[in-house]
Amino acid sequence: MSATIKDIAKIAGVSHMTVSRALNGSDTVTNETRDKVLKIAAELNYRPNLQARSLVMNRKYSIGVVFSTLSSATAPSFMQACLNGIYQTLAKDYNLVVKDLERGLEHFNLSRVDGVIFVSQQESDDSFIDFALAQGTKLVVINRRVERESLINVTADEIGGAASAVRFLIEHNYQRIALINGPAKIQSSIDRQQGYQQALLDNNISIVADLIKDGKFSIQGGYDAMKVILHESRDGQVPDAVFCSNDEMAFGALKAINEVGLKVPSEIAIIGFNDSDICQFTSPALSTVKKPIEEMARFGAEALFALINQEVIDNPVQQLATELVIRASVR
Amino acid sequence: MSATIKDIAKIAGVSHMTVSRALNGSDTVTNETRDKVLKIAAELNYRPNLQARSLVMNRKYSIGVVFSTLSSATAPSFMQACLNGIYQTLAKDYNLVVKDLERGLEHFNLSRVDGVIFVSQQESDDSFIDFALAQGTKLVVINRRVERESLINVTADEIGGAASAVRFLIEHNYQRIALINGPAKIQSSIDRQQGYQQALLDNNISIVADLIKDGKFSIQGGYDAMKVILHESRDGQVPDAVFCSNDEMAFGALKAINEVGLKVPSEIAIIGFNDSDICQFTSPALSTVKKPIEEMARFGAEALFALINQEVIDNPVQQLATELVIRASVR
DNA sequence: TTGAAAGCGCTAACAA
DNA sequence: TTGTTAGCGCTTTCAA
Repeated sequence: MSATIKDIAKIAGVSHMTVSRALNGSDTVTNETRDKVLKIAAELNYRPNLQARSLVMNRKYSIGVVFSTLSSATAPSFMQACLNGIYQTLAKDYNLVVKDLERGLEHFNLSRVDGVIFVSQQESDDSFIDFALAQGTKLVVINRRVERESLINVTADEIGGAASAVRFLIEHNYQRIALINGPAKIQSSIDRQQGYQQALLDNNISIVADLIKDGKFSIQGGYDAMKVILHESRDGQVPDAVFCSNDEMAFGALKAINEVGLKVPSEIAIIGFNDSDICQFTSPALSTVKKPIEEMARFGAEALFALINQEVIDNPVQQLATELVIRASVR
Repeated sequence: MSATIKDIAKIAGVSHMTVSRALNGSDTVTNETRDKVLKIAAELNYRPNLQARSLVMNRKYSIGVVFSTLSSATAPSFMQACLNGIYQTLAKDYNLVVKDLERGLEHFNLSRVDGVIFVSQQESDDSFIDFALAQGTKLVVINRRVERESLINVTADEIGGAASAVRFLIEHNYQRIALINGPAKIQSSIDRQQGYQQALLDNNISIVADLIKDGKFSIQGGYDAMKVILHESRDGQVPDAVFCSNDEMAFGALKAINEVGLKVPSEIAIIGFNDSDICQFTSPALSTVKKPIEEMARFGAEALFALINQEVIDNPVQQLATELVIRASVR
């Protein structure tokens, strides 16, 4: 067993309360006493028992980091960027407890954490949000736009980003623009499709249902979807551009395009979303919409910290800008 | 504040001990009492205060999941596979607390967890391992071979995997085989280089230092390293094959090869390591050594569970097999 | 400036 | 079968 304040007290010849005060930097302790206590604490390698403190203070020194799913449906690069952003901000003060919503929440005891940062990806997450809010959980939702009374919500401009990509294609004389989208239930899919459609409609281009496919947010899914698009349009017109709802799908689509011998970008252009590491290294390099994932996570974590510490939150609802990055995959 | 056993006791008209017993399934409680208690507990949405229980039982209901680094030096797909494998096994019983070693350990209070599963990547991790072991922490180390008295250690056969890849190249008449390796401090780099050298020596092929470059385990690094190799060997002989210590670097190297107009696999072959998602979708598809990352994590998590629960560990030291996967990037 | 007492929510040990 | 008491390690409150 590790040392307790009583052990220190015994050695120092003071009461355990004096030790507690010295350790917590109270100014009602003489310097002499404090020094003695701190020295003994260091010698014994004293570590406070946070569960005990927790019981008295009703603080948990942990925060929950909740994902819609931890499995492959969440892109690894996205997950890492989120975790990393949160870790940088909060790891000094809190244990970060990672959870997913997929395997039920019976085992997620919200009372074990001081707050939750929720990386939300789909509308069905709402039930968890409402549940957590009803319990009075300090909650910050990032990634997905959620409207609740005074809920802190940090997102990126998905609609605007998608629209800017498609608008760029239109302005560069691409006419027949396909969309390979993520799963319909994911909010990012919905938003990016909305941006896509808006850009088309703004330019009086009609929306063709056959040019919109589900690529499951995965490389394989993007590949499969592109295959279908190319196959279906064999006797009709092949699209001259594809906007993909993430970079992974764009990468898969690129493979499918290669396989049928079409040239990128001269015969078909392609744009992805997120600006993940692979973009600069596909052949040709992949144009994309840059999404500030790590920054989003960091802002969310900072807001949660402020919320827990009863500070004023300047911008409870933030939407970070996305940015079109043009590379060789469009002409 | 949420309900406590005393609240339930008051309503049920019994002592808080009876409530505790009923809730914990003791058989010294009449069915009638138990039912009454459980019903009230459900009505009050009772959740046990685990910090309080923790104080008495000296259990933490949390385990630490420690990475050498959470930042980009750890491949996202690797990190996700590890987390996911551990989560599947342990999330029902424990909160998973994610940590990295990079930003120091002052804030990692080992007494807050019942055990640690350490995804170790480099030799400098040893100091943490020894520190944790000295504290009596229940510890399982995965990914990197570590020899300590009765330490549980789950790894993959990195050396054998690398050797099998290089041996395959030699058997298929590749003569001049380069190595793009990860950072020198990472154990996987050391192991894979050892496998590479062993295969060469076994076949009486001398090791050429100029053909071994550091690709930093990243796409960019692999690209840069390949550039250097191709540039340096302009007037000499260009290698006819490259073995890369992970798939990301192989992906970057592929780009560099493309840029100088060399054909894969007719002019130069390439093999990666891990079998991550991208391999099937590069052009040409990337041969690789498959490493069972998620399985490794799961086995480690199971062993930690057994260790915490004082069960017998069948195989404290496991080395999982790796497997050569040949695709179009070699002829 | 320091100490004694009480209690956070829970379980172990013993008594009834 | 149930209840009483004590105590896990800490902080708050009040007294000295």
